Amino acid sequence: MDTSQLLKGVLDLAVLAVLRDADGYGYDVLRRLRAAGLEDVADASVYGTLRRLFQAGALTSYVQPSEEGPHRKYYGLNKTGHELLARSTKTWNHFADTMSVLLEEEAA
Amino acid sequence: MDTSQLLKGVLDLAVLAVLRDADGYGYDVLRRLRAAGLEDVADASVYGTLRRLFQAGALTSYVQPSEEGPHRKYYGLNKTGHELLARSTKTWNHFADTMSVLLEEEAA
DNA sequence: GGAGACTACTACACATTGCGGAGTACTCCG
DNA sequence: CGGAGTACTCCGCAATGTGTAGTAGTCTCC
Repeated sequence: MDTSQLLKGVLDLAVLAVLRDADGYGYDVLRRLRAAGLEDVADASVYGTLRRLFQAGALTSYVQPSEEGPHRKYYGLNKTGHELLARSTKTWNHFADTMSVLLEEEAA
Repeated sequence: MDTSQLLKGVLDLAVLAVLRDADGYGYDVLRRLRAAGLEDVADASVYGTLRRLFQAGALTSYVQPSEEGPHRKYYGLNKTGHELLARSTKTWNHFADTMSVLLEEEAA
């Protein structure tokens, strides 16, 4: 039901993942995440996560004006960000595998 | 690194899963989880989760004395617990699949 | 030109939940 | 008796996602 708790600690990873291919600004990252299936992500969570990752030194940031609305604050992965993404992905995969085994045991 | 955040919302599921096959008491559930690969789970988290699930009406509970130490508080799944387990498993699988796609995109 | 929708971001207070540490208490062994 | 292992409780903390409110820009439609 409540996917919000599942996101804990994983939103970082998801945000890094959608920024891997191309820089993006908050509102855009939000749309990418929702399009990817994370439909219940709240906007404040995304903005907060971007700020946190930036402060942690994983993202670059630059502001660009837009002609379709307010200015946009773009974020992109730097070296630290890529490393973090790689590490977090491994951690996640390991964790997901563990859960998988736990849940499937005795299912047969 | 820090798997503690990944556990958020998933520990409930993991606890339900290890109780699916047989009733268990806190200390035992802790060992089962660690044996299953969740080695960093803290004991307080498990006891807390058991209490929460019990209060939520998903578990039955009964105390049994032990000859190898203090009394043991056993917990077991009731109907609500089994339903919760089934529902949470589905939610988790869906979520894990979504993340999987997100992480593998462009990997090729 | 004003209302409303969509875009885009910030700030703050809050709820959930896992963790650490301290404390209690029982059994067994040396 | 002291220490280890077992078994549980309580309390306060920290991390993080959410809701709400607020600011502000563009565009459309009546």
